[in-house]
Amino acid sequence: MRAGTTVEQMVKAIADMIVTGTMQPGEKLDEFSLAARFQVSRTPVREALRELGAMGLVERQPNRSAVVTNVSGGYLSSMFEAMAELERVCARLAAGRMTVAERRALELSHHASMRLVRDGAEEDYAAYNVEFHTRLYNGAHNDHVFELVTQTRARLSPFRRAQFRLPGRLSKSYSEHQDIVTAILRGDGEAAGKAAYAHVSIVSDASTVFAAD
Amino acid sequence: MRAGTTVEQMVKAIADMIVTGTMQPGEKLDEFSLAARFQVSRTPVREALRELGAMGLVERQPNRSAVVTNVSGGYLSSMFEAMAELERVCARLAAGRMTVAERRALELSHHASMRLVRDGAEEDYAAYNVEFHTRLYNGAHNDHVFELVTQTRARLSPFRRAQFRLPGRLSKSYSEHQDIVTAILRGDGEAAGKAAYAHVSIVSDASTVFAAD
DNA sequence: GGGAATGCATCTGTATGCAGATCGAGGAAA
DNA sequence: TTTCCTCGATCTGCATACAGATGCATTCCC
Repeated sequence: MRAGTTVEQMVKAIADMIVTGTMQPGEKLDEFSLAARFQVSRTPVREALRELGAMGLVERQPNRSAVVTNVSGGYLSSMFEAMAELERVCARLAAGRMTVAERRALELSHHASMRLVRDGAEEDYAAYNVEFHTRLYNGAHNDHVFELVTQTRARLSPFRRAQFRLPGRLSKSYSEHQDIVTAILRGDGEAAGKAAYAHVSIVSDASTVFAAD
Repeated sequence: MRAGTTVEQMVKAIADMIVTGTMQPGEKLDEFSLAARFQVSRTPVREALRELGAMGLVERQPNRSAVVTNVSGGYLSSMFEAMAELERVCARLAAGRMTVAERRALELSHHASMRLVRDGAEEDYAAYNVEFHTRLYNGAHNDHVFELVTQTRARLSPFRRAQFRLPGRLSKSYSEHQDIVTAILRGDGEAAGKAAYAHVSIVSDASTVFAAD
């Protein structure tokens, strides 16, 4: 077994190219080319493609090349809505379950992000934003919900890259985070859920601009 | 290509054996035996197993046989909780979105199920129950939520087989369905969601009896 | 007798070859 | 010129072959 790359590594690598936009929706994934690129035979490439298909990142049809998933407008909005609902669930659960340490870390990290907003550091804020939401997902203390929300987020990622380029988006996002944090700190699950839902829904509206099918 | 079975057919067949309990959690899935059983070579079997792994129905480790997923007690309860939350979302959305025809069909089919309860027809009621919940999932008119809830349900199915054997479970389930239907018919999303959550949570409690890890 | 080492049977992971399907270019007919 | 057909290049789906990993039972040493 002198494989250049394992199936798991290929899955990661290809998934990464898709979610980072290196590969565009609709792009074909030719088994032979991928095999050459990763220095393996077609067999492991096929297995990787099948797994990516199950993850929803590529679409497969019999005797056709796999293509990077290009979800329809309708399905895309259903994913955004689902994302908002999942965030609501996470925030609500988190408000009742986060440990003292988790709450403190959420608060501190949120406060620190104010500086990024003031400096207009979009890249850094985007990274922080991922961290903020991940804190919520973890704070819910429900592994399966975490899996569902992570999976949905991964599939949405190709469609929300330009999000924070919108004017005023940073400070708006910050104040929405503020609402969520406040509700969580006082243990108000319903309010936290509502704020989280609103936060993600707004992102959704903005994103539809980029989501022409 | 004189394959006896396609990969897709194998995925379905094996998934079916898992969710119907023909294969128990923990059971090994030997590639060679499966290849012999389905009259194909190991290559398509491997692809099927990888897809089942991505679906969460089997677990795979390097150089080990795939085994039917046997989730830990903690993860199992997180799945039941997630299921309840998803049902809540579906019911809430369905209350506001179901078409007139869908509402009528839900009501009629629910009423008809009373007969199954009276006769103690457990098998038939279980089938009806799947139908009832599927109506909710569809009624939410959100394809991605449908996908998430279906996937979670599939992964839970090996752990809820004996559910309706519990004494008095049928009539209790019926009256809980009644609550959901009533709320949906009058368009009360919050009440429908609450009732659906309660319904599934109760199932969860009952099921933990069978879910020793 | 108990525990560690070893060899064999078995299984997984990947490469390669072949059959069938698909797609597109080029030519023939209208 | 347009449309349809054909043929070949290309690609997918699967079978087979082989190398490496694993597990178990036997054996050896203490």
